[in-house]
Amino acid sequence: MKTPQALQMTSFASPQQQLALTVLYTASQMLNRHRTLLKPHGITPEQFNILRILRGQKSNPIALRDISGRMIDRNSNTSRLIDKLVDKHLVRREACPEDRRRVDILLTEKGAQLTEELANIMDAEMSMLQDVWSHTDAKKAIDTLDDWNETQT
Amino acid sequence: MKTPQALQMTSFASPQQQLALTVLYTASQMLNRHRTLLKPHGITPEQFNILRILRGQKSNPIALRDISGRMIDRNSNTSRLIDKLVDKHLVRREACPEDRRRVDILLTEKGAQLTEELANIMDAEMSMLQDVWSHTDAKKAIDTLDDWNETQT
DNA sequence: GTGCATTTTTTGTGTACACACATTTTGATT
DNA sequence: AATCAAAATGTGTGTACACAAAAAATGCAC
Repeated sequence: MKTPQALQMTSFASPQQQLALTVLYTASQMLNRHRTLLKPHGITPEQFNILRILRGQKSNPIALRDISGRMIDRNSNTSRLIDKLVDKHLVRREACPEDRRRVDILLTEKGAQLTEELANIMDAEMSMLQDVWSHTDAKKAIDTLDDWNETQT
Repeated sequence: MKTPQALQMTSFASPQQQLALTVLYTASQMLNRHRTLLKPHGITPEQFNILRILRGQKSNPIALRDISGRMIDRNSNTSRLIDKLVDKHLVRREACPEDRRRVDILLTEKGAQLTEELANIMDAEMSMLQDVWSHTDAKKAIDTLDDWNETQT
């Protein structure tokens, strides 16, 4: 079927409204998939999002407030999520030398290792998308969605 | 800026991977917006999703299992969400005459009224999208995303 | 009809996250 | 020095979700 049953009833809506619902639906499906993939490792997508950000830093320290800014869901309670990761010894906090109000967050050795492993799993999953999304279609869809993201604070 | 700060670090990824992250990001922003709009009325997006489905039924009774099937997130705990709505006297349960295992869910008068009001608010919000998403771009983006949704169970 | 598997819904239990408020610590401003 | 602002944390509450199990009703094989 072309349109998931969940969205059938909205066929009378404008394409814009349909797209909005499709985005919500697609993201929900993706998140469920990610949750399932990460679960055996005791990591939630929200937690992995932070690990992924730290991985991008390549062992450069990053302040907690900067992590918040880069998170997919900026309203998340970053401190709490970090707590969870500290409990698992995947990241550690460190006083920031320049501004002692801030706290730098760093991947531990164990954390770096796990993140690498999980990143491979997620990359494999994501690369599957190349079979269903063409290069140019993906780019166009990104542009479309970003146009709206720009209008948001 | 063209790309949100949250996704900056992923510029080395394939367009497909970028799109996946963009979808997750966009959906998160949308959901936050919806949550803010609905909050003054004491309704969560998850609860409104159910109200919206019931509204589409136009006072025809619908079984709980059918609601589950149409929800954006099918894994939701529908019974408990219904509980919340019953507590607020927005919906009521009714025994299904044909199959006494089933429970029909119906909007109350109060529920129908509130749903109409909320639907107007959400429609107004959604119609804003026409200013940023063109008709044809929206359609194309839907097709792209649906291509992947089809591959999911 | 009786027994048994299946469907549908509800409930118990535990986990994770969002949100709001207050508080602490440090830095900046005057 | 005093005050104000910023960053992070503590604490509590509400919500959503997963998993398991129970209860009730149905349908089917025999």
